Amino acid sequence: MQRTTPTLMGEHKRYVIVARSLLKDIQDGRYAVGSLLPAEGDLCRQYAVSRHTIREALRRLVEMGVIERSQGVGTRVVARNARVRYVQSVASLADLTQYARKTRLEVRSVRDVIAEGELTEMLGCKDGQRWREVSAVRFSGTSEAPMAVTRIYLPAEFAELASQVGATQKPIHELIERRFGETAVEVEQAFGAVAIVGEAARELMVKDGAPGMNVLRRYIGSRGQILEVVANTHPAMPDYCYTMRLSLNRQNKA
Amino acid sequence: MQRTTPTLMGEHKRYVIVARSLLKDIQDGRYAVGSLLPAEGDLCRQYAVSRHTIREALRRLVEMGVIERSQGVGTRVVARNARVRYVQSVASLADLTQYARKTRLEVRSVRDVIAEGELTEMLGCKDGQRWREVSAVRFSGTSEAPMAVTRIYLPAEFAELASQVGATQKPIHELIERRFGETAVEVEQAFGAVAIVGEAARELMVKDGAPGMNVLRRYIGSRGQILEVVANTHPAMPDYCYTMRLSLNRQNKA
DNA sequence: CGCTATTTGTGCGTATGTATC
DNA sequence: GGATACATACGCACAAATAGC
Repeated sequence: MQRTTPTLMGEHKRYVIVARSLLKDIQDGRYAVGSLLPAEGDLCRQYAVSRHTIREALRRLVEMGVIERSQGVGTRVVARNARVRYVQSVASLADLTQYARKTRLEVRSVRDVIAEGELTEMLGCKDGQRWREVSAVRFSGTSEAPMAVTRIYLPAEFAELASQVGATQKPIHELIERRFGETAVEVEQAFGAVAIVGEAARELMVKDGAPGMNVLRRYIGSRGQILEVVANTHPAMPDYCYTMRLSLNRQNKA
Repeated sequence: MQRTTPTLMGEHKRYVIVARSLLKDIQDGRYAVGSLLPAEGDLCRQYAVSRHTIREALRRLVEMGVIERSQGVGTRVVARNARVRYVQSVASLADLTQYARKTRLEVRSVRDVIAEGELTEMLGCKDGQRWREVSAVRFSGTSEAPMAVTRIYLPAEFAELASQVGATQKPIHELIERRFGETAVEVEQAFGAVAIVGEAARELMVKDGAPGMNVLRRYIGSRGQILEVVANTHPAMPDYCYTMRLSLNRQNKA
């Protein structure tokens, strides 16, 4: 292709033209989701550009989540449109808890339990599985006011870590990663309202039946196994409020 | 090639070696945050590789959020560590509400209010600002049980949309986008426990003072202005439970 | 203001490595 | 083994943005 018309070509970058064209073809269904795009070499001839330019265009589409590429196979269409527009990000799992660094955890009891019924459902495991349950209360460092009652469930193979709870500021899943090399690749969080009753009400210094918020977190390992489950109960707003921010992900323009 | 061991040992790719080396230099402070990295040409000589290889390495670091590059200027260090490892994604803002398609909203009252005191704080605006407040109850389509009481706050310039609430299945922020061209680029969500009292308790058919969960959502436009604020109050679990999933963002290994 | 030097961005050609079928 | 496809890597040239004189 002639490269002697800089003023004309300066308007549009070639890889952008190619990317736009391919994206349009995908959106219009000329390349079906699940099918393979032509090989790089074919696209070079088709658009009369170098392989480098084709690869730059395809790279854009990969970043948009429209295609996936694998060596020895080809370029597969995986979506008609650019993916996810809104994302929430946290730099580390510790941010999930949103606790200031200066909080302390006082352990109340440690015991072994066998999952059944409601507990099975909460932990998301099978009936009969063994867990070590640590009950604790979290205090704000600055005041004596308790901010949450906590129950931590560890599967039997990590049970020994229960003794570390409260002894270190580090979250348990970090200990699991360090000690057993299992990293949480996914975390499920659930929020819901509950009445605070019994022991929990005494610990949180609220009257029996006062409104509270439950935050349940399941840490899931690379093979889908549950590494840890934490259940927190917090007293009513404005004492405790969990906030998150979602941002528009502008990744644009193909 | 033997596949018995994961490809951990080799990693002879040159751009990976360069990326790792540069990242280490950044983390060790040899390249300070805010400073410029050597130009591509210098790095070529330094590592005795082609410019292509250097650019591939730098591309990795850009994706990790460690450096930023600009034409005519250079490559600037912007962080010592890779950014965000865990992300939650939602495909559209409608997913936030997690309501099944088959719910309906019954409007109870519409009135204009002037923000002051507690309301100012909740809306995140200045005292004296005018809002239109729509009070409503959301019902599950399948049963007659109410699932939440809702208050929607619209700034004065969008007030006319209040009449659309309940008349359409579309979320209000979509109407704002269509009608006024203002897109929500950010959403803040806050969760907290409250006692359900008075009118809300009657509507939700729970007894006065029963535990509930408040979900407050602020939709924020491109110029930072608030487009809409929605406050939902839900009865206790398991009737309502807000769940989210965070996934590990595997993109490093530099 | 224009000019120049510098730096990254775009684009082409070619060759070889490596995963998959 | 062979064919095919993407991945890595070298080289070169020119465009576009920026900063400083």
